[in-house]
Amino acid sequence: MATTHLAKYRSVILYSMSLAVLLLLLKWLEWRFIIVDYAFEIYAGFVAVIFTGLGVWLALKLSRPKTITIEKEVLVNSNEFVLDEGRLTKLGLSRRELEVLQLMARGLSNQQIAEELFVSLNTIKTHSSKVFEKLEVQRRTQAIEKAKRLSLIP
Amino acid sequence: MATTHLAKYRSVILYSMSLAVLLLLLKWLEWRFIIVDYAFEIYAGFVAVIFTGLGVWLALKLSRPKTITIEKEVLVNSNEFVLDEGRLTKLGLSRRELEVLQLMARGLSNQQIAEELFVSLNTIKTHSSKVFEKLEVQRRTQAIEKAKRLSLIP
DNA sequence: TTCAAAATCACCCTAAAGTATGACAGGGAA
DNA sequence: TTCCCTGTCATACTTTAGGGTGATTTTGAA
Repeated sequence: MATTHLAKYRSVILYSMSLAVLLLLLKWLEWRFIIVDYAFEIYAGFVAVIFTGLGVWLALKLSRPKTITIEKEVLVNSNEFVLDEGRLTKLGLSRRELEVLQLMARGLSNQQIAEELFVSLNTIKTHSSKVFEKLEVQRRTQAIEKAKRLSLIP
Repeated sequence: MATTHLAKYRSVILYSMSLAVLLLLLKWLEWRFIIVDYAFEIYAGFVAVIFTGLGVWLALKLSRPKTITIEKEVLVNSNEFVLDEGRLTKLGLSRRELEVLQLMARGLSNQQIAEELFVSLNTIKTHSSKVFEKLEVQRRTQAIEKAKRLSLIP
């Protein structure tokens, strides 16, 4: 960006100096009464050149920059767990089934889960079977792994 | 962007029409021998206006777009996992046992782990039993949970 | 109120997981 | 060389998990 600016300024300065030299040259020629007949055309040429430059300058100065948005991934440790409710309903997992899944992930056996939830072992078996069906897995370890991947459990 | 272009084109058209009208007007005036004395200045004005426009056009056409980069934060779970080797040796877990633990965490059954590692099912049972001993747990789900907590697996 | 989904429980059976014990080979350190 | 750890495998047994089926009760939405 800085180099670009410098280059632009250099161009402008060179441009101006060239014009100045040309102007002096013309003035000198005018003094010599040589090109008086062409004074009009030369003047017009000057005007053309100068105003072309003015136009360029105006355009560069006033044109709004064309913005390009670049999404840059910034790594952020987002450890806070947020349950993906959308996926939950999409899979058709009920509250109780999710509850069983969570306790599973904490390493509890079916018996322990049953005691934790004050229901029978058979009930937990039913729930876990449904969880496996809905998650399309065969084992509790797979269920845990998939549930973590799907943001159903932390 | 489209509207901007339309607006620009509209401006150009209006500009051109205005110039045309002005030109006709001047021609008419010239015909009337009124403004003959100012023909030079008017011509110069024309040139100035036209070449300003040319300059603007050139600049817009040829200038590279000024880009503005906008960094957008995208939350990424970048919890790059680093194995806690210290804890590993402290627990006395061998390489093979860790390997079995990792495959366990991916939801594989003992049979699948055995096939993955080209050893017998009994060998995996032995390994997993030792893992449970060293992690002081009773079940594989507990082992997975504890190993994750202890940064032994991702 | 009615009805479907959710939740509960039981029984039976198979598969998988886990425990206990013993054995053997290879590699590396004392 | 000896000895211990690791890795391997086997057998036998118990426990837990998982699948299938059927049944009853609760509950929430139409």
